Amino acid sequence: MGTEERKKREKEQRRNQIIDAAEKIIFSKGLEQSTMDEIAEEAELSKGTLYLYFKNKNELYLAITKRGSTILNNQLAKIFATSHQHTGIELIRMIGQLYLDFVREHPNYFNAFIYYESLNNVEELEESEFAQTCEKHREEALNYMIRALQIGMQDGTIQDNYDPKELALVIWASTKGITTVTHMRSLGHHLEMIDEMEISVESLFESFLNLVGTGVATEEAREKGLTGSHNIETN
Amino acid sequence: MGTEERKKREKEQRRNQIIDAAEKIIFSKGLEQSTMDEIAEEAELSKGTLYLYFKNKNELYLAITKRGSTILNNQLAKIFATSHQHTGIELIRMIGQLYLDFVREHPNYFNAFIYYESLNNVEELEESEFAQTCEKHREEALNYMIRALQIGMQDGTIQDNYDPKELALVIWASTKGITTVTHMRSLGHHLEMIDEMEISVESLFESFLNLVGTGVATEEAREKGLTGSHNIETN
DNA sequence: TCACTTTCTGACTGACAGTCATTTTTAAGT
DNA sequence: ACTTAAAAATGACTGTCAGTCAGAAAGTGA
Repeated sequence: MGTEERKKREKEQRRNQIIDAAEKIIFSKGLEQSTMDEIAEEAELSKGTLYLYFKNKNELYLAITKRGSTILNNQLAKIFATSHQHTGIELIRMIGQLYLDFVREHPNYFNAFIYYESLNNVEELEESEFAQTCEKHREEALNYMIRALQIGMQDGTIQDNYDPKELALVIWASTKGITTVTHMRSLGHHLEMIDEMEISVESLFESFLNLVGTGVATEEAREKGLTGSHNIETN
Repeated sequence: MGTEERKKREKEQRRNQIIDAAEKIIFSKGLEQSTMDEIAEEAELSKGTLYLYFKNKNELYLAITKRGSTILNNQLAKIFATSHQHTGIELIRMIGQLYLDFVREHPNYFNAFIYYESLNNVEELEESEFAQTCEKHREEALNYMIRALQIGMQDGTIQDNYDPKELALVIWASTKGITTVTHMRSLGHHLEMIDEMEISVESLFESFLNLVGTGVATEEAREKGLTGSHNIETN
């Protein structure tokens, strides 16, 4: 009989029901301000039950983080499903744009990412299946970046005198830096100086893509204007 | 009589004594694992006294963060004290190198920076004099970056078709992204995949500087090899 | 209906951030 | 030296909350 299977499915549903509740509470008032009692109430369960499904509060938040990273990676996969239609340098641009769109559409998940990265209790992370998945996704994302660069080196839109792995890491890290600034800004979080500068996120990111574009693009790709819509004239 | 002044000085000393103790405890076991009682004991004071000098635990950690950001900005200032000896593109490189050196020498302060950026309780931050100073330092750092770019646009080593403010923000954010990855890696924190790639921090950062260098440098500066020691040959 | 397992409950515990009435120390006047 | 008022420091106490666990409830299968 399929009882076993049904039970597994139900267990998974409960888990999701708890994560749903946790998101509602934590996204509205922040991790520190949210109590397990509140989350339990929102989930229409008792606090004890939460601990049957998640080892502790951090683990529950990691489950949320995993959700976010799954969304992001699915979108990355979509880009690469049509990778044959694009040049390498275009793919790099598209990945960058994806991160920007993600931080705008899912600021709360992005917050979770930042929190995740601030954790430095390595053992705890290694024990968590959610953290493991997040890590796997990160690796995957980096691999997509590497592939885009390799494609670009093949099609001649990206200089081939870089080590693609190394360059991927550099671009990925820079993209995250830019995305983080964008995010912090949208939070109203400090950095009001940026507002005073009257720089829009769009043009900021455009500059970044151009910078990366001209930095890695071949002369040829640069001349053809493939590196960005606001292409830089090489003098 | 100078009693007033002496008292002020003593008060400042107490404050520093507490921050010293807090650093010892928090740097060794992390913010969450550290209790105010422990810190009080280390400082040879009672817990209550800690609260006479710092509103709460977060505020105390912000004081530590401020220390770190002061160190960083002093070093930035040093670079600019001799700015007339360097071209704009060189200054950009030096700033990047400074961040890398900082994260290596002061990983604990850098941790504090990451934590600081993960806070999203804006009101609390605005009330804290320490957070205010950190914010001021950030603005200063960005201004140094802008100046470096302006110098480079003057001396012809940096393309002048970018908005220096915007570009500064982009490079600054990217630098922080790279630095953060470097830091996380040195923590043993996830990202073991980087180890597997056998990419050294040096070459990683070198790539970044080259990327930024070639992205913003003028053709002329690129040819003269001013953008980096491992200069990229333009085909 | 019974016996057994799985799931759930919520009162309880321990830990810790933050408070405050009280004590101790310091500074200045007489 | 004595008094007094202000400033600094104390640590026992409180409230909150993460996490536990003995027992209740629900589900399963014979």
